[in-house]
Amino acid sequence: MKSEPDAYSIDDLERDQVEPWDGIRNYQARNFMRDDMKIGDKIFFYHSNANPIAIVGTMEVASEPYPDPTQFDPDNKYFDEKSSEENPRWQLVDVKFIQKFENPVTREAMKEEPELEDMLIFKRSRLSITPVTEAEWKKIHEMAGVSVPG
DNA sequence: GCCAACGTTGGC
DNA sequence: GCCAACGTTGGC
Repeated sequence: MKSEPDAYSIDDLERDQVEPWDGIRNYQARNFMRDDMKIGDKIFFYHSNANPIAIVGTMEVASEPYPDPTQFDPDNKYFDEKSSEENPRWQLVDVKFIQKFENPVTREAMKEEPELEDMLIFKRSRLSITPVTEAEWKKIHEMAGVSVPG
């Protein structure tokens, strides 16, 4: 899952521990949260529009999907006038901090690994949530120099 | 239902 | 800051 660190970083999540992943306004990304995520599923935290651009740690799904409250708040930048409490358009999950990598795995380094060349993050440039395979999960932990949790 | 115009994301 | 990619909107 991508986030711009200026908006919300891995350090923010370490401080908050659990956070609703709000503001997703792309149907495909929403569908991943709504349909494919289960409590306990593991997630990479990716810093986009950052220096360096990198996977900076991990987190896990900490709730069932539920309506993103920001869509109902007219003062919120993510307000959606076409959505309603009766028929909410946007769903999210809570995420829970697992760890921050001491050595973030940069996009640059990931691009150099043939094992990672099929990652959707390289193929779907503007999608902020993309699935990751078990092999990619392990490889990136290896590159970060940490053991795979669990 | 097509598609041009427009807006946003995000790497570079 | 530029701009490619691409999702969304709205006129027809």
